[in-house]
Amino acid sequence: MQIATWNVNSIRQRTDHLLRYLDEVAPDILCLQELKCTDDAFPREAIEAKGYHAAVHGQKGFNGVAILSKTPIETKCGLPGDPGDEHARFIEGVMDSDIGRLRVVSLYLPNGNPPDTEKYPYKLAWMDRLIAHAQELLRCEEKLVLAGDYNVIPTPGDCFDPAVWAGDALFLPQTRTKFQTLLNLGFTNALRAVTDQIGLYTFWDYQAGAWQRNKGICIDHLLLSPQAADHLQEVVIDKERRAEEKPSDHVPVRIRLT
DNA sequence: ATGACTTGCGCGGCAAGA
Repeated sequence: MQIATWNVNSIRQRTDHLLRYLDEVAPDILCLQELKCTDDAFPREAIEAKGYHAAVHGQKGFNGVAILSKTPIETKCGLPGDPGDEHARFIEGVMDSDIGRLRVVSLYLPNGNPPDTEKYPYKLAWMDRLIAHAQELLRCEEKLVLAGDYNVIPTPGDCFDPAVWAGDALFLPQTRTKFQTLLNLGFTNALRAVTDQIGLYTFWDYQAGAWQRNKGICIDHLLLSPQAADHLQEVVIDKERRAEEKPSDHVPVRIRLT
């Protein structure tokens, strides 16, 4: 079975892209980020017509995450740890699959730029909450997948030029250390379990011909609990989606579990 | 080069993204 994650940068602008992807790749589960719409405006009918259930945590204008699944989803919205946080950046679902019951999270970690504003402490605090919640989830010893746009460049090999990103919230030492702390709880970064190749990217900026020059970064990740990692067969970055008309600036990342 | 796009909001240019 396949699980994919995709920051679509507005679900309403990308509905046709999404439906093509469901037709052509047909992942069993698809985690979406940056819906940029309320639950009411989510294109639920078109997605259900393709044979998917949809769990949606939307927000007007910004953020917004969802989980699509061929099997029914039991859903919880929101990352624990701060009742005052109203950003729609986290949704957690449980569903059946051909390898058994799964718990899947679709997350959109805060960008954090510029780092000298309140945005960066918010990012770090969000990461602390994610670490705390992930630690709780690991105790269940389930097949668990934390998928999404982490807004973290884990290593220098995950961007085209580390010097360009040196002072950026996506690459600052504190950011990378917290991401490593999350991994150290016992997660497997799916991509890094199958390859040590550098220069594999999931995002290319719209500006300055970043796609044409292959000036990308790898910030969309799937983290697997030990029970899920035992089933990992393959990781694919669906890079060709970046060459479509009016694409998202992110491409899907997809794992196969057998 | 304080740039370059794209989107939402809402109808005038910002804010946000990464």
